[in-house]
Amino acid sequence: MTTVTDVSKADLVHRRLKEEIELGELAPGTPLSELSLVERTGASRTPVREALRRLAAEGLVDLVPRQGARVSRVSLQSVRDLFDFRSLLEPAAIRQATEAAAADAGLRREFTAMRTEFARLARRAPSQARSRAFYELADRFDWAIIGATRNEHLRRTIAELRPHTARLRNLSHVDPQRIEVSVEEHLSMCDALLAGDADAAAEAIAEHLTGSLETIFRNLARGPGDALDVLQ
Amino acid sequence: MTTVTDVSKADLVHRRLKEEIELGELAPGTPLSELSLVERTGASRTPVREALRRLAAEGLVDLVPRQGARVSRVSLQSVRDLFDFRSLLEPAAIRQATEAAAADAGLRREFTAMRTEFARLARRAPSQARSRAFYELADRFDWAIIGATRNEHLRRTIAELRPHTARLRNLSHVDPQRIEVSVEEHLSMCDALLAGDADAAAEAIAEHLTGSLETIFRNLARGPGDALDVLQ
DNA sequence: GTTCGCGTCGCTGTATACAAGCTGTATACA
DNA sequence: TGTATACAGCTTGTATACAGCGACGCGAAC
Repeated sequence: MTTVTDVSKADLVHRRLKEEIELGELAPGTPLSELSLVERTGASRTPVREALRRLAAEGLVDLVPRQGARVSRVSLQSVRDLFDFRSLLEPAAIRQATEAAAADAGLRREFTAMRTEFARLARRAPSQARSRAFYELADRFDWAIIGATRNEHLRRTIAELRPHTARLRNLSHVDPQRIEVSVEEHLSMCDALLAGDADAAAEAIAEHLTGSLETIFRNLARGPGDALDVLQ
Repeated sequence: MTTVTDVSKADLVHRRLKEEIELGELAPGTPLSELSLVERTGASRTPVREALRRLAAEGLVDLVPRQGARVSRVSLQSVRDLFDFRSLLEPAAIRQATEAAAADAGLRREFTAMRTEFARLARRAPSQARSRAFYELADRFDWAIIGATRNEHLRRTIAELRPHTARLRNLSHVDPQRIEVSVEEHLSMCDALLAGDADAAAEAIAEHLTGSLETIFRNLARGPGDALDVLQ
């Protein structure tokens, strides 16, 4: 979605707010008045306004006419909806990526390299640094899938869902155990994709999504007064 | 998507342009400079700008930074992408609608009424008026499905695709023969949905989409210099 | 005749002033 | 004490002025 040609102030403000929401620095429900953002960003109201409208279109901000904007809230239902929807889209996307890889040696090399990194990660001892490395790698994997998705609509829609997923990860504390499993799941995805087996790849990503959702739900249920007490 | 509470000028301009693009009154590629729209709509640049940005987010307008906006072009690939994507989403949506109808007598009544109208339509002789009546009814059917779709993301995404589909219909002249088949397909969808058979409903809508795509492609290939000579 | 450079014009990007609506509080009255 | 109403302060919605980039055309040089 966000191309490299971000230059206008509206783009800058948009990107900055998107990042802050994604990282959980701006908690769900935080009011975002245009004037306060003018102060914080140094831009004038026009680009701030445009950035807010864009975020609203992406579902990261709730906009109430003549009343103001707030960082969008996260409900159990919204989490379920998000993962159900991803479970519909992402198997189709990885299918397309599998076919694309079968016909493109460069793409195969890219996925092979990532597979190697996942395997190396699997052998490292759990640590903060390793977790961060995993997330960074998993992100690159996701973007590679998105990039290899032929269908324009599918590609854009999945890309638009990513900030929501990332936010959930940053709002809920993912337990280290889940990472072990997730690494394995990514290895399965790589293997299936590189083997040209679209069905297996789709199956693997579906499992991965199911597992992720379960973990998130477990962690939401846990910690009372945690980051996600903002649930409705 | 477009709620009834459209009141701001930005909403008005947005809705008006969306309609004109949908109806094909604004042909693909038509330049839309902000100033010309200020003249045409009577609003000032700010709401016009906002409307253009929204249309760009919906894919109805192509926006080139520091250069201007044009009504988005339609390519064979974009048509294929649109229908492939719909074929992924809409079977899932009608599945949800089928389940919703099974649990909601009011919804069942609504679909039963539409089924009756489709059946009546099937018995009428072909005419312009009948075609218009069919499209109007098919639209209502689509919206009923969208309304009965539980998943928020799925619902919004499908709704956002509708203007694209409608535009295709209005840019290419659909032959009357296709309508005969399409009425039957809608009857199948109604039947499956009312019978609570989600698989059959999904199958029926998939067939409907395949048939629609084929017709559009046939008609695009035909008429040289027709509405869709704007293809890239 | 062709190509390169420069200037003008029009457009978008931005800032800001003004208008209008909503919320919440304080006060007056029953 | 409870309720209703008016007002104050904030918010967003809109208009418009200004700045700066880009496209296009004209002219000059090769």
